Amino acid sequence: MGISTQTMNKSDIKLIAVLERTGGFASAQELHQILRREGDGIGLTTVYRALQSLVDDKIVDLLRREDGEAIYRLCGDTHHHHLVCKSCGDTVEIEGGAIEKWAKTMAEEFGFRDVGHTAEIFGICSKC
Amino acid sequence: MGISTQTMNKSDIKLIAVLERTGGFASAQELHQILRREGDGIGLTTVYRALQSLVDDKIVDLLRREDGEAIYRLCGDTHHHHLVCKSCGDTVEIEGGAIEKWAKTMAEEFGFRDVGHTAEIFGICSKC
DNA sequence: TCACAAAATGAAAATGATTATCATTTCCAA
DNA sequence: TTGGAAATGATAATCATTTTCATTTTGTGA
Ligand SMILES: [Zn+2]
Ligand SMILES: [Zn+2]
Ligand SMILES: [Zn+2]
Ligand SMILES: [Zn+2]
Repeated sequence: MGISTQTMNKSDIKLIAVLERTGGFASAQELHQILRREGDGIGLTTVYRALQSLVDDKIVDLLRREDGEAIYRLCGDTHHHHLVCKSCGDTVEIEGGAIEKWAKTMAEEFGFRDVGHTAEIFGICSKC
Repeated sequence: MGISTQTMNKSDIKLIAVLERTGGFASAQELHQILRREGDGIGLTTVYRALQSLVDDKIVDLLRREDGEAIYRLCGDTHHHHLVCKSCGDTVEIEGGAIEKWAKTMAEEFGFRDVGHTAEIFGICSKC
């Protein structure tokens, strides 16, 4: 099913589980703390390794906090963007139809090829 | 003229000058090396301080390399986005009319307030 | 010009995330 | 069962960035 269920090991699955439970974005350090708190003795190194492999397999999203720290989130397999609450971290996956068109148009206009893009919206959610 | 020409000191001006000369994005470490190579004995701490104040004053843009390292670029004072060449680093500032609208629409739809956004396009430029 | 406080500077140490090492343990197929 | 490959995690190493703090520069009023 998954892109590489073959290469998925116990740690990968643990990380997927904790990401499912927590929902939003979390850093490697935070995920490690959560697992530790729950009694899992997993090492920080392994957390980093698992996250890296999940990112490689496109099973989790990696983006950056404002201070540059990497944060991870389980994500669907279709291309999408995020609406993130700056206060509580709640995240909504949204479509970016307008963005896709914009990126393509701009790339063409300036003669760029092989283009990708990033687009995130952040603000304060209704609960906060 | 500028937002805070009053608070602009010698180091700020040096950094602006080197950013003008180099054109694209560069990290604090790179800018420091360039200045050193040119015979300027400026300290790394001062480079960081100057960049920080220039970012605060909206005189330079701060964004992140894929590995999270902060990179800086002199920029106009109007809100804009970037089209960056993954190969040579060349950057074009572009308007994001479509993005602005998209961000606003999505934020409203999900009840977010006080929203901002980021959007970058990256690819290979025509020269590369 | 002189004195002196505020601002600027930079060397060195501290911090904090991420990565590299490497010895040990767990898996698994032959 | 067994030998080697994969996985694990403690520890050390990296590396960008921030803090500290002592020194230097700058500006201003006497
Ligand atoms: Zn919220
Ligand atoms: Zn998109
Ligand atoms: Zn290029
Ligand atoms: Zn915009």
